[in-house]
Amino acid sequence: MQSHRPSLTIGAFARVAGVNLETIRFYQRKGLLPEPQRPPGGIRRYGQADVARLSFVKTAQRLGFSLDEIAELLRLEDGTHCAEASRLAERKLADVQAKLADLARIEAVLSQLVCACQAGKGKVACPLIASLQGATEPLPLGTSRS
Amino acid sequence: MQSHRPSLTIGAFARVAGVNLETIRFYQRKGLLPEPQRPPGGIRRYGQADVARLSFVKTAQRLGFSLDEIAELLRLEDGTHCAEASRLAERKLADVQAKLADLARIEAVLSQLVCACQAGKGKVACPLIASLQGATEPLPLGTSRS
DNA sequence: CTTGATTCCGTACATGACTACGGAAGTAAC
DNA sequence: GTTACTTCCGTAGTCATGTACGGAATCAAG
Ligand SMILES: [Zn+2]
Ligand SMILES: [Zn+2]
Ligand SMILES: [Zn+2]
Ligand SMILES: [Zn+2]
Repeated sequence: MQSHRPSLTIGAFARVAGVNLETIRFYQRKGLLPEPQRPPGGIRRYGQADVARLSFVKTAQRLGFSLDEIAELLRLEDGTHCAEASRLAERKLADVQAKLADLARIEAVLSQLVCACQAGKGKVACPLIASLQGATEPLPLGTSRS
Repeated sequence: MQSHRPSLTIGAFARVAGVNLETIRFYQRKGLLPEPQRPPGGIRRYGQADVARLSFVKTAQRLGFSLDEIAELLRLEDGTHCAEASRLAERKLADVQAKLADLARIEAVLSQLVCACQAGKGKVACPLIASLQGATEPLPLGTSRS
């Protein structure tokens, strides 16, 4: 199933994945990436699975998950706790949906601001700034911490 | 125009604005809030304008602007740099839209996983886990850097 | 082999956004 | 005017997320 067995050094791994080498070691310490066994006195090798896992981490991170949350997601991988895995995934799904809603609202506000700003070419003041200023109880955004 | 002139102590200001008192002093150091003059040997007072400005900061922050970017926005406050303000907001809007797209895709993936997990009650392995594990090029997400 | 790049490992530094601490001095209640 | 709460001010600590550094060990070329 695995197209090629572990063959990358840590440096090559980092280049392939497009991250700093130290980031990989940092993620290993955090438990986000496994430290492959090394032939005693030798050098560790990384493979396709590691690249995929790191890519998952970076993807989830861009979506606003913290490293701790990503670790939690990755702990589903042990496969022995279907019920727990399901609960976790459902919770994450709810998170994601909340974030989606927040972002949608933010998007609406921002694009409105951009429009107002561009529309107001002749006016004295910038409507974008004005909108942000006039907002005392301003933007009906959710409370989810990203 | 100002309903009440500077009358809040820094503590009251913090309570009214719903932030930690130290946050106000921190923002003052960062130049996000002005330090009002104080009657020599006396105590500074804050008013409606300060509350509004702080609310601007917090609002912009929730829209995804960094404190430095917010400082930049505040520097455009004179309203004579509409184009620059617009550029900033447009960049944020693009960020947000990229995140939205990514989140929508991960939402699909996650809910699919939850479904598979719940459907597979009788099976040996958890399909949710299997999906995560089998994902070599797992989630076709964008490349937006937040 | 010698040379030069990599890896390994631990520790230290960096950044963004706060938050807390300590001690002097102002203010308010009694 | 004593007591208790704030303010003021500087400095320092926290947390998340990395990055960098220094020195030993290992690997790959010539
Ligand atoms: Zn369990
Ligand atoms: Zn404008
Ligand atoms: Zn300008
Ligand atoms: Zn399952």
